[in-house]
Amino acid sequence: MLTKSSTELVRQRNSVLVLSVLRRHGALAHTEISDFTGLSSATISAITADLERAQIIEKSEQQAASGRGRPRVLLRQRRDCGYLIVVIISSDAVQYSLVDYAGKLIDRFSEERSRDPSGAARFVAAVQAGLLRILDRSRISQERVLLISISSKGLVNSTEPVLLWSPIFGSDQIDFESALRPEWQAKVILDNETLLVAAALGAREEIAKGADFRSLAALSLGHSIGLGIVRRGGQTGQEISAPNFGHMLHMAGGGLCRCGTRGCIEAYAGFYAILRSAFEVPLDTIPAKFVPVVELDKIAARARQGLRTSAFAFRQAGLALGNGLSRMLSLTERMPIAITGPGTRYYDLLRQGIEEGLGQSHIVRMEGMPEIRVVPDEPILVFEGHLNRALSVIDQDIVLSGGQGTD
Amino acid sequence: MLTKSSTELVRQRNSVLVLSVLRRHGALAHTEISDFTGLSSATISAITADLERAQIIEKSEQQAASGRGRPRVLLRQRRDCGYLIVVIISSDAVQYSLVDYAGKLIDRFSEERSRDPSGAARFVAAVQAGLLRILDRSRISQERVLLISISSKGLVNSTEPVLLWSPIFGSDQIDFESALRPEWQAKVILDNETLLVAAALGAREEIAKGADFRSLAALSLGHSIGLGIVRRGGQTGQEISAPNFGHMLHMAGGGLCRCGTRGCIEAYAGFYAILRSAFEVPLDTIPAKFVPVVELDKIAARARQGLRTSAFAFRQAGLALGNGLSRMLSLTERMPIAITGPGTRYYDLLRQGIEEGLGQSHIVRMEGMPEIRVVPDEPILVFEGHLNRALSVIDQDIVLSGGQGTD
DNA sequence: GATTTTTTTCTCGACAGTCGAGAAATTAAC
DNA sequence: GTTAATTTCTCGACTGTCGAGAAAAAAATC
Repeated sequence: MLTKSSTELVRQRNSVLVLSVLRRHGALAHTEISDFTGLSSATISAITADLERAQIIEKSEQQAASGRGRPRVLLRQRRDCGYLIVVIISSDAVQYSLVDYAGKLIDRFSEERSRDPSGAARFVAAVQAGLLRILDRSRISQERVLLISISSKGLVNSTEPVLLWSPIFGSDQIDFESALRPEWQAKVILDNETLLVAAALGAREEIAKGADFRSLAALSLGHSIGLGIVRRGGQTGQEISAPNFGHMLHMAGGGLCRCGTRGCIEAYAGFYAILRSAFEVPLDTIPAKFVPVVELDKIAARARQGLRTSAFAFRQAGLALGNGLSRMLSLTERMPIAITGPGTRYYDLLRQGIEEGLGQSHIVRMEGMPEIRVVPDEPILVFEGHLNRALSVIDQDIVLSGGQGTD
Repeated sequence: MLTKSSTELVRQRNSVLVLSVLRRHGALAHTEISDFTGLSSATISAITADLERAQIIEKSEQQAASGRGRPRVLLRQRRDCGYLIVVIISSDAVQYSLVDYAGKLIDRFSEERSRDPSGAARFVAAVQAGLLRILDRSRISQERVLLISISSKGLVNSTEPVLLWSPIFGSDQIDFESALRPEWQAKVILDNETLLVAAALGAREEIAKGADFRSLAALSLGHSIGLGIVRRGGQTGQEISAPNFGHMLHMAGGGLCRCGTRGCIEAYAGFYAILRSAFEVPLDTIPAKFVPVVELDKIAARARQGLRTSAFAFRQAGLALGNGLSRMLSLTERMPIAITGPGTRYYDLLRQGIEEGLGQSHIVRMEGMPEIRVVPDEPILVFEGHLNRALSVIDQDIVLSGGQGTD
């Protein structure tokens, strides 16, 4: 259904546009904003005057005049306009980061996650405590936090911040919205971790390639398998989705997965699955909860020395990934694939299987092998994705509500 | 990347909105348009005056006054504002339809497709002749045709009207744009057939459910297997995609498919595959080019009588479909599935396999079985999808260019 | 038949947004 | 001190939407 348009909408959109340009390029002068946005100088004056009145941006101190002419007045976001808390949930710890409105990291700490299965309720309490702690450490009051951005591996509700299934808590669902709502008035968003990786890579790609960028998939290899897809969208920038790739069916009736189903991709390509396969444990054995990376390193070393069973385990993992990727490509368009996560250190062993698995499908035989690149530093990408996404959400919200809020 | 907004854009969007409301509800009075769009009466006056001046809509003759008060002046699209040609390519024929701007069918005929493999070049010539013929029969000049909307089974380029792979011509690509460009100034669009089915069902669903509608998949069963997905999009209405589902990998190294690859879904669920399986022909046999439906009816009859091998063939087909659908659901969100095409007559035999195939995946075990409905009348849906899509494209183009065109 | 009521369409002034041009500000260079 | 260059700001013109009320026209009522 189409919706009606109005002049206020025009202003809102252009305000968001100005903020996003400021975000991407840092402090900018009047004329530069005009150049980047394509808006006329007069419009920039009007919009920036509004934003300044609403205390969202500020004029920077006169800096040493760089050239001749009237010195430029730089505009920048007010750092203290509001704060963002990033919560990254990983298998063994939870990392809290406090970030200001300009995207600068103010404080960060990690808390080990007690690896006890009683789980969900206690975990929520720990997160609540962690959030209060990071605020307290920087002496920032709760109502100045505009957004709490959470990420986890697993399956996430697309509209509400509800964790539907995760490798940690299984199908014990966690609704962060209702868990934090009474205390916090900040908006809460939850994203799949690999989706954020894809978002970050997509943003980088768009800066590098500009209009040529179409789409990209990020594949994260580790204890569990994640996939994020980012596509260039019409008006609204980029569109991203985080399918349930790790638990997509690889082979009916196949190996037993942590999730209790048989034949998931993860049951072949997850770290525990590679271990299970390397030791020739029956495929219906209940898989290990956690596998130290050193264990896998040992298997990899043996595989590189030519040990059959070890090499076979990696090959099987590669095949499962390749087949799965080929299925993904059958359902979308051709796109490059970026591989991240701790599993990238075994890419030499996985590669042949992945390529063979990809090559078994019609789409790859027809369109050729997709471009595959290895991008090792996953944690950086996750945080970068958080910032990209969270700050643009904040910009949007501020423009939508901010006009009235301070006027 | 965000783009700037302007007041002209507002007018364009709202003009398109008015046209789309007119399209959905037929001739409407001033006030009704205002109600449906949410725009004020004054705005409607301004927009309709523009559109009338551009000869896109017209005031209808005074009809018998229905109630008291000033009689309403109905506004409707001018039928003669332009024409649309719909070309539906099926395995044995090509159907040409001439439609006016109001969506009314003016003329239609089918031409048998010579089933000779020399193919592509001769086929393009036949289409060119067919297009000229349908114009000639109604004595409409070529430049009055605004859009040629073509559909086929197979894989289609998402941005240009190029048929990349089809069951008929294999990977002999056909570029309809360049084939028709010198003679025709009309825009040419090409869509996958099942995508249009999905679009039509999505539009119906949106009318029925309104904002509750989220997404839907259409699965077409026949000689080949097609899938279309429609999702409710942000501003621009609906978003549709037609994955290469029929040739998604079902089982690595499996049965030989028409496309030359092994293990495609179609190699288990296409009509030829069911035939092959029922007669226990080895799975690496090169499949029949064309299977008369009566042959399949016979197998179905035997299956219903309890013949093992026949029932097994349908069951295998169902399993391949179910597994494939579960993989699709792992990569998207939960959505209802509408099954169409000639294969629906065997749904009783396929059903158990489909449900079992679906149930083998984590996502279905967790979220439950998706809603499956059978919608038999595929050809009607294909045409309806053509109209929905083509006419809204025409509306868009007219508003974009029309303003200057006649002023 | 004249008047009132009801309904629909049209028009006018107010307001918001963008744009181009030119004025104002400010510094470097001469 | 004057001129040139550069940036910011302001003004008037234009386009768009909206709300209110005038105008139009038929049905209902007296």
